[in-house]
Amino acid sequence: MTEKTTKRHTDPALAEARRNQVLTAAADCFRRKGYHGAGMAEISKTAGMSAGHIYNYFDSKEAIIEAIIQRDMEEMFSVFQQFEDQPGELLEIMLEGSEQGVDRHMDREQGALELEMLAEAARNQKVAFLLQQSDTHARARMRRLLTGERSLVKDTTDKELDGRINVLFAIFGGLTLRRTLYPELQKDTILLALKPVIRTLLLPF
Amino acid sequence: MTEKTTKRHTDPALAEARRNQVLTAAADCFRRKGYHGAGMAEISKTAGMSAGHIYNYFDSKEAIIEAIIQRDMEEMFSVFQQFEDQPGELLEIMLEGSEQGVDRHMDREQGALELEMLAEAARNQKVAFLLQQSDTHARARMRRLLTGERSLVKDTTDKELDGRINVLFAIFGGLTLRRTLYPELQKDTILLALKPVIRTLLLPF
Amino acid sequence: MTEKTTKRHTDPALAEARRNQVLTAAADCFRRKGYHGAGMAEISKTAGMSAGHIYNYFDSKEAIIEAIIQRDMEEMFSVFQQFEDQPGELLEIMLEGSEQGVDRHMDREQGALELEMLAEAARNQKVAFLLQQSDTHARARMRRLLTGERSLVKDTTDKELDGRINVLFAIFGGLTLRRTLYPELQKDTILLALKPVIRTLLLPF
Amino acid sequence: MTEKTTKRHTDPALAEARRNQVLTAAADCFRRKGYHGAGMAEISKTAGMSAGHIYNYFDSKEAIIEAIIQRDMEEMFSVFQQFEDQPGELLEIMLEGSEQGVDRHMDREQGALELEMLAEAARNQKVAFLLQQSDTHARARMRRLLTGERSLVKDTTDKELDGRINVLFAIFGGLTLRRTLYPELQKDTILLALKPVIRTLLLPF
DNA sequence: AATGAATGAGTGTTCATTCAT
DNA sequence: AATGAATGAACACTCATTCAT
Repeated sequence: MTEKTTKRHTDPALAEARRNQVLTAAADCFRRKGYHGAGMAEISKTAGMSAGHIYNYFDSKEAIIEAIIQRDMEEMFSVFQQFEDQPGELLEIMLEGSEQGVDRHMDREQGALELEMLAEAARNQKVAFLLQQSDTHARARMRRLLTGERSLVKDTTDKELDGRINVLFAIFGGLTLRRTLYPELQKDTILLALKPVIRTLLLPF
Repeated sequence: MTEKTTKRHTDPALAEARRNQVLTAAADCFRRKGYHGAGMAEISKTAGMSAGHIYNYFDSKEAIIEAIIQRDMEEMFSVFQQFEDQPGELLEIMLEGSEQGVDRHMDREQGALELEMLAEAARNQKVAFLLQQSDTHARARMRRLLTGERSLVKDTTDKELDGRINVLFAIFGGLTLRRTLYPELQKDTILLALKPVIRTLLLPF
Repeated sequence: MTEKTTKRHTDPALAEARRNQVLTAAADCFRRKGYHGAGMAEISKTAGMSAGHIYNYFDSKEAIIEAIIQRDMEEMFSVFQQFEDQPGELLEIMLEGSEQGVDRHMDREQGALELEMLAEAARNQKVAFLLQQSDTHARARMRRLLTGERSLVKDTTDKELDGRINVLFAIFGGLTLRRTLYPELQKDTILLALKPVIRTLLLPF
Repeated sequence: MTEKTTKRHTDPALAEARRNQVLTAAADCFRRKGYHGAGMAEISKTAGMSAGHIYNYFDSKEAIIEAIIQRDMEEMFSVFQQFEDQPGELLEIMLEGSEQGVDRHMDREQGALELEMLAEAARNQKVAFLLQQSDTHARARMRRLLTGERSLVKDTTDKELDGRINVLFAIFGGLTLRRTLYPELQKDTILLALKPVIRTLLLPF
């Protein structure tokens, strides 16, 4: 107990810190260069450790992107938690929340990484599975919101509900693409048309 | 039968045919393996010509994907042309057309290629520029439709119009992602919620 | 038909020549540095071609050593053929042949390579299988010689025959090791004791 | 006798125990995976100590195999001692001892390690020297047996004696190879032909 | 026009070894 | 004495690209 932490042999907190160090660095590199474009050399330099050492924390480059996905998944859950914790009518909450939703999906950096992962999913089964799993969770959470007390569409059929959720998700996912295809696009421009659409999706047709 | 040899010196029609042969083969390979996953060897085999020979038509692998984008751009224009050529109220036409729009964007194969190109745009300036150019054209065409005689929203502000167009484009782009994230999703499920949304976007708020 | 050979596209003779070029170079490197000690870089430099190009002829480094084994196997057969083609009593022929047999097995270079392959067999199933296959062939040929007309032990039991063959093979194999363990050992010193032993093995006990 | 500097606290008995711990573990790993195939990580795990700590006892991986050889050398001497201690005619003793000799040399595990060391000798001077030293000792011991009172060939020339010894050693060394090349080979099959050969080698020609 | 032999820079990964603790 | 975090040079292998024919 030299310092505040007992540094005696094999500190799991250090290991976790190093893992995150790698994940953050890798995410950064993947954003900039793409999964295939970013080499372990660059990742290791960004992470501030040798390439070889990374393999003490991850079995392969593939394992790194998989860990990134899982980390992102957990972040996503906290967003849903916000909606669930907030009181009031769901439509109002989501209209207000749409602003930060647009923010998040139009962030170039974040979007680039998500695109990379989606593209990788097309040729990497494990990545595809993880992303789908994440999406399934997200849809389940959203469904819970839409069938809850505070929802105005809680009585629609399952199928219609699924349609509403998927169109909603498509929009936000699609915003990620808009940023790439139309970088000058402003957030408030989107919101002008997005809010009426959200209203449509959260009210009976 | 002359067969393969009209041998003597450059036939520009043949050259164009060969170029297309390569583009079709490459698009196919990119779809299946991704831009980085597909090698020139595989592309050349699919195209039925030697790898070396491809370099007589394209300067690099990069030039191939650029050419694919340009070719796709032209295809896209024909879709808009359909809407312009069809008589009647725009809202009705687009509601009817939404079905094939969903079809097109939920086609896995086509989607995979588009994703590849978008991901590549994040790290390849030229690709980004071409895709943006293509998108700019598409938005211009759409704007023409929405400000035309037959439109019900022809009097909205430019900014609101831009919002409407971009949300609409975001949805269709987003459908491509849905297919990857939720492969079981059915077209009619989407249409259930998509049509009301399109109505919202094509009518005054 | 510009020269003596039609050099038009894809000459299988050239390919075969290149393959042998690689095999010879690799055998040389393996001898000097061992299978694991010799890198593809060194092999390629020895073979006079780029490392990458070697992979047009062999799937892997492992495939190279496998091909070397098979090539050696064929050489071995020709040795047996000599004995079969030669007229006279087998005992006399083999006593005379023992000299070149000692030569071959006491050649340091050749021995080093064989040792490498045997050591590799301990950890590489495929290599082990090929060597065993080769040995099985060799024993079969030897058995044919020993049960032939010209043999003086053609009436012994199968088991005893197997014993004789294996002790004989053990001796020659063992000579390879002697060279490593006792480099000053002279061929004629060995022959002094080897000939009586061969006589023992080729005559009824 | 400690080559390393006796540092603070050093218990030389413990150090020796640790050294042997490493040697036993390493020998085991080399047998199973080969010298190059066995990593320091695996050896350290088998030895029950950290990889880094091994370097307190051995300068390098190479030093480990060298120490193994020296340890084996000492074991070998005890075998010769058995022959020397046993009363009776040498021929009879060795015929009887041949059985356990075959046993020892046809033991796969032991053989694999010996092969590893021999193969390593081809590229590692120090290993070669140690093995040759060991072999020289062994030949000297054997020579003493063969020129002793109880021998039936005590009057042959030095050269012939050398030939007899080397052929004998070649056979037993060669048996190690037989096991790799012909795993189904049985001990008694070998003995059928081996005993007459030994008789030949221990009697005047 | 067309080939495919040939290149070489680059890849992810491994592993003996060092060193702060 | 003992650890294991950390390194860095090496490895087998891939692939877009060039070029003699």
